[in-house]
Amino acid sequence: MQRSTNKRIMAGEMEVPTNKIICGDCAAVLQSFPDECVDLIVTSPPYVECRKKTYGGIHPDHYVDWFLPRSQEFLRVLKRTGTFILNIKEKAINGERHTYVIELIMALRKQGWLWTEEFVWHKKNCYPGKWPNRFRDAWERCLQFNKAKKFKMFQESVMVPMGEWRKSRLRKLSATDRQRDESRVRSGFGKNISNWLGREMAYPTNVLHLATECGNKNHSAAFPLALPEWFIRLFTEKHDVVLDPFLGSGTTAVAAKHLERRYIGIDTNRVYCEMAAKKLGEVAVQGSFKWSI
Amino acid sequence: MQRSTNKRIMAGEMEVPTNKIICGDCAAVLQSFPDECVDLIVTSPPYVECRKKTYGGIHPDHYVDWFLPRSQEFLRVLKRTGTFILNIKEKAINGERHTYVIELIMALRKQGWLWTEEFVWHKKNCYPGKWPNRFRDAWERCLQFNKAKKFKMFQESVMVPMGEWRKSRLRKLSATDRQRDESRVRSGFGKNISNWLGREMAYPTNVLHLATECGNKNHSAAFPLALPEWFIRLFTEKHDVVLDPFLGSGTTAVAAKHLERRYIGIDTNRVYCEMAAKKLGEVAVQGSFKWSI
DNA sequence: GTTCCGCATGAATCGATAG
DNA sequence: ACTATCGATTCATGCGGAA
Repeated sequence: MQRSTNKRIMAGEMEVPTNKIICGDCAAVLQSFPDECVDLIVTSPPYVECRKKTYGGIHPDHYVDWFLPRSQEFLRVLKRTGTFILNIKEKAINGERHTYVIELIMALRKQGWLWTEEFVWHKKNCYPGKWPNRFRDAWERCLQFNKAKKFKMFQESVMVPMGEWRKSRLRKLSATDRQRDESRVRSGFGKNISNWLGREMAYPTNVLHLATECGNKNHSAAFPLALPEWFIRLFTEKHDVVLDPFLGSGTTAVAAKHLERRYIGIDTNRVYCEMAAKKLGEVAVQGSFKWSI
Repeated sequence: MQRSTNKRIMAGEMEVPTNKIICGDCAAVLQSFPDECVDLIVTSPPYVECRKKTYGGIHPDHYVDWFLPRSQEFLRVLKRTGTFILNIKEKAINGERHTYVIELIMALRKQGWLWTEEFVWHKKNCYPGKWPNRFRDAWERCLQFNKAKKFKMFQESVMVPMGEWRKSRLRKLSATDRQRDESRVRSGFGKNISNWLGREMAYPTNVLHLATECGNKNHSAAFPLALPEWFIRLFTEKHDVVLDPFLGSGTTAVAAKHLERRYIGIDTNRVYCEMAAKKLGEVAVQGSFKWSI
């Protein structure tokens, strides 16, 4: 079923291999991709110095130089109407916020991207700790970049009901919660319309309140499922192509599959690739694999 | 009473005239101030193009150049252990977020400031709105700058009630639990639970959830009283000097007075100065006034 | 079946200690 | 002096077992 979308060829669009996890450096892997074949890029790149063991850790002073060749490929493979969402947060180094993220914003604009928006992901359950000179860091940036001023956006797909639910349940936008709410809304319409007459749906803001998923038995996703899910709903339709060039444990691909989008996940780490592929019922392939396009 | 603090001369500190509203451009007014006489600067500068009628509106492309001479004076009058909080948010211009704010961060660092932290002020009560390409902007930056790595900070003064789970757990901490913990402590095993006994407050994060005050129709920059209040409690003690060089309707000064700090407010707009002075029971003075120091 | 409680676990940061 | 490693600090969350 899911595979069948793989065979679809859109009008005026080259075929792109989808629903694949590819092991390799996205800088190299993406070179075999055709131009403008991706509708949405959602990713959380390796952070500075973190995960030194798995990714080698990028030094903050070299972060922009490391990133730009890769974002150059993102720019090429993204459709004109596509969107690039970059989840990132600068670290506090030596008592000061490092500037590599805002330098990256400037550099990406110079590369040709439009810096369209900056969403705030408010991490309700951030890492604890107390220091003499700062509090816990409870937010991350979700930077939105586009190639053109006109991009695809489906604002209605992320609307939330107004009223009591907005205060409590809908603050958490997790997949199960959302599904439950939607079913309740629909059944509510059927059974008791009067409760819903006059009740409106509201558009969200550019602040997202999501808790990190930390207690999971398996490997923790630094990135809650609801985060890519929200952007995928906002910026794509069914069967659109969603790329995560720094896939990690595979959260973006899982969200895309769940929402019946096509996914492409790339990661340098074989263990993560295989973990993600397993989650998705796919087989991870080598980055050296050449697509017949 | 409040005036009497005006006469206080701290050890090793020149006298600074306080509890005054001064009408003039802070670039000029501050030149008559001694070095290192201010403990905290909290301000929300004129935004780009907004408030064109009252402030003349600064063009985004010239914003950094306009700001730097003023921040140079801020740097001079601020004490070594003082803090500068800059509430600002870049506008979306021509479908894109303008970069003058992040350029300003880079420029301020070059000027000698440390970019210590970036707080997010989440404006939570506003009605959701929608544009074709974006949602309502529900957050602003509160950039923290310092002169030195060691600065005054009173974290206990802004603690918040703990999460529901822990609160209920602590409330139900029974006598046996308490006894067990105490015996553990005495025997030298286990953690020091006494830190948690009787504690119902937790340290906050760098995300501030404050509602905007919508009733303030006279001044377009609706800066809720709670915002300067929070930073004043966090970074100053009683009788410390709080400066707002772009005072607007006077919210920072009101917050400082309320918390028994000394205030200095500066604004170019005479109407705002008089409005603020009236609120504070003071008389606005001309910027040309020379302090006898 | 609910509700409640115990517990492990985080894309963290700083300061001290060691090489 | 400068870098690398380690321990201490801290709290929202979800899971699993208990009441």
